[in-house]
Amino acid sequence: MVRAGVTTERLTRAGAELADEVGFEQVTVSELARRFEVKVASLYSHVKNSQDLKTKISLLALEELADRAAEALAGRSGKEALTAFANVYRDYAREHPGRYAAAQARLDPETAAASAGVRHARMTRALLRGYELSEPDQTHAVRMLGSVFHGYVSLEMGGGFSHSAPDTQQTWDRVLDALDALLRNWPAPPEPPPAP
Amino acid sequence: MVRAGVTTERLTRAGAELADEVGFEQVTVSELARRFEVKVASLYSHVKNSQDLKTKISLLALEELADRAAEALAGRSGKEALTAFANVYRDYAREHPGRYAAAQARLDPETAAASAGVRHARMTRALLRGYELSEPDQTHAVRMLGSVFHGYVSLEMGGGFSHSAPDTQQTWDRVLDALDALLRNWPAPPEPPPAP
DNA sequence: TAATTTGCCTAAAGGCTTTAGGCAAATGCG
DNA sequence: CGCATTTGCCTAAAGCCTTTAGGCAAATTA
Repeated sequence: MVRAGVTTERLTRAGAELADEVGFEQVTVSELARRFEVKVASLYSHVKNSQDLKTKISLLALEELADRAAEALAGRSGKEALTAFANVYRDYAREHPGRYAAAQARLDPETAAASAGVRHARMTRALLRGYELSEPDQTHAVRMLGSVFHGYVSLEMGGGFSHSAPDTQQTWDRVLDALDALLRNWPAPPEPPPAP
Repeated sequence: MVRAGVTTERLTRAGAELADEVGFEQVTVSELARRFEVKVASLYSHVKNSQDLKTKISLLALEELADRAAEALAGRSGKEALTAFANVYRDYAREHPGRYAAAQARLDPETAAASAGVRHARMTRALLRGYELSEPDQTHAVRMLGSVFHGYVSLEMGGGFSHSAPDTQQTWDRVLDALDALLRNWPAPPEPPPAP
């Protein structure tokens, strides 16, 4: 019989496309088999199991996202960098909702450590070089930026902001303005209460 | 035969508990049937289908969360209110990860409009009364707060911040400080570029 | 008490996952 | 080139989840 030429690589890419079409959670080994015109069991020599497939899709998405972020950051600093970086996440999520969901999926610590997730963390830190923050505020800021970007994008995609004025593009712009202002003027920790 | 006394109500509660134990996505009609010591098919008279069950769990979680938020907000304003409100989300997510995930699940617009989700939006707006923001900045701020809270909590729960100093409680405190500062000093829109 | 409603059951079909074992195409080696 | 090994895909089968249909008996109502 003619071989279909399935590889782990092609399977992962097809899985990512499928995720964008039907949602990451709905990605199924069976559907992929259908698309490759191959019997389901055949795929289990390329992929350990369903979870393994999803992990591979997550890793792919993280790579793609990190590549885009790196490009966006090149040659930019300060607010320009902040905006470009933020837009990478938002645009990626809009273009590839399934992959974006995959990128958020929880990975086991070992896999996560070997993923492009660490590039993201490094880039966020690099982004902050345009602002004058020293440790530990830099870490706090890294975490806050991650929270805002992820939180905003996922609420926006989930329809959380829909059907209400003003439109979300305006809010996005103003949120970036606000973050920029905040980073330029990061508040000192509040005074501890006076000792008795 | 003795009746088990299953009701939609009890099913929803049990579903919420199950979600906290095994994750919202893993909630299954079959497992619930096992717990009620009843055949699976029997549950389909109380719940339309698996999706319907999950929706009911989401609505329950949204109610609980809104109740807690309302209580936290009572009698507080300014930063005190901000902190209390934010902690509601974080604490709820820690105590009830499955329910929290349920609360984030996407609902169809009609269901969402009838859910406690609208109470959340109203409360966030109420929270901002302690700061002097007028429309449309108030809306922008509402969306930003939602993003930060949700983003932070979901990254923290997903282990996104783990294994790195400083601990996440410190970051959380400093992020709330930063948000408070930001809201007290919300930046004006940047100057438009001069006309040619 | 009789009639109706309601709760739970058995049966059955359809889908996804995963493992085991087998044949044939590709590939590698004298 | 011819043979051996590897590798890709297949059939079979078991397990679990969902969902619908049809039925009996307990609970409720009249």
